[in-house]
Amino acid sequence: MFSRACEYAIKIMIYIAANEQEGKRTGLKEVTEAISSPEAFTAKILQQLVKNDLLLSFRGPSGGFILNDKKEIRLHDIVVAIDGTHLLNDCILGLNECSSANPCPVHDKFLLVKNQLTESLLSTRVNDEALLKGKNSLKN
Amino acid sequence: MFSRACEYAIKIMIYIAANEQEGKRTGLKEVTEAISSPEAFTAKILQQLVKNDLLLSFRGPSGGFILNDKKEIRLHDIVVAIDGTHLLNDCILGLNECSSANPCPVHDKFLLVKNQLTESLLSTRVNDEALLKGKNSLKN
DNA sequence: TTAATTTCGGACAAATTTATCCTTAATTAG
DNA sequence: CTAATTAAGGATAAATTTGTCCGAAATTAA
Ligand code: SF4
Ligand code: SF4
Repeated sequence: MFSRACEYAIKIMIYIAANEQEGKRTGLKEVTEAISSPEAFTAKILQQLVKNDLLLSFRGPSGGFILNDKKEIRLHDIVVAIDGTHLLNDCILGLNECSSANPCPVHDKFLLVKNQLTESLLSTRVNDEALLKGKNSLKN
Repeated sequence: MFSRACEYAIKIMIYIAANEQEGKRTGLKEVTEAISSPEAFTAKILQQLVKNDLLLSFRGPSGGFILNDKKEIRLHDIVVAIDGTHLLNDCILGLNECSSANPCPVHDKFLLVKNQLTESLLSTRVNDEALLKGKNSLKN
């Protein structure tokens, strides 16, 4: 469904959000440990999240990452930042044009799925209580 | 969502099913033309569909492919044949364990999406009237 | 029987994604 | 100021997916 990078990104953001709830800034090594991800690859993803204004970064000792909480960050923001809008906007069959007027064979069924997915991603924020609770089940 | 190979596979199956409705057997070149896919790659996918008992193949002049209609083929069968069960069974976040007892952060929201996707794939058959109608919108 | 057609299947190549390595830049603490 | 720490970022490598090439095997038609 999502790229592996995006899976990591979601875990990263949930972990950092939970940490922040306790007033803690989160470093690369800590989050890598917490979600069991390859360190250097995780660093790249963190950079992308910073570039997309979802995180703020600080260098040096006691540096790390915090949420850019000007916005209440939704899972949707994370997925779009890492995987782009293809999953959510493009045709499930990879067709170029999609008109509800002249729908392709599987139009109706998949519109439902896609709408529900989009709605789920839009309505879930990384600082939702349910997500923060699960901070410790992000390994494996 | 699906791999490109799987997108092709779905188009292939819809096209062959529609052709069969008119009593026609379908060849590699014809289906490649009909869905605008790379020929050699399409051949591989056709082989996989044969191996998975979704298609029957015939060599030689006037050869080609027809549905193995011992079963009424569902989109679910195609997706599983090409992409496996990962999309439908595995954790959306890539976690190893998934227990509803001790659910991960995003359990509830995504269970809905996954169930609806699975249900859509299970309930749609390639010989559904709606799909056959769209035979000509598979290009692009 | 011969030639043409069509699928089969292995090897290979290109493109993309995932992951690693290493140097530089910024920041902090002593 | 110096040394330690941490993120930034470029180059590269490994793995996977996508796509190509070509000869072999089967079948049909003449
Ligand atoms: S309506 Fe058809 S063409 Fe459009 S996104 Fe859905 S499956 Fe694709
Ligand atoms: S409940 Fe959590 S662990 Fe299980 S599939 Fe859903 S997101 Fe993944």
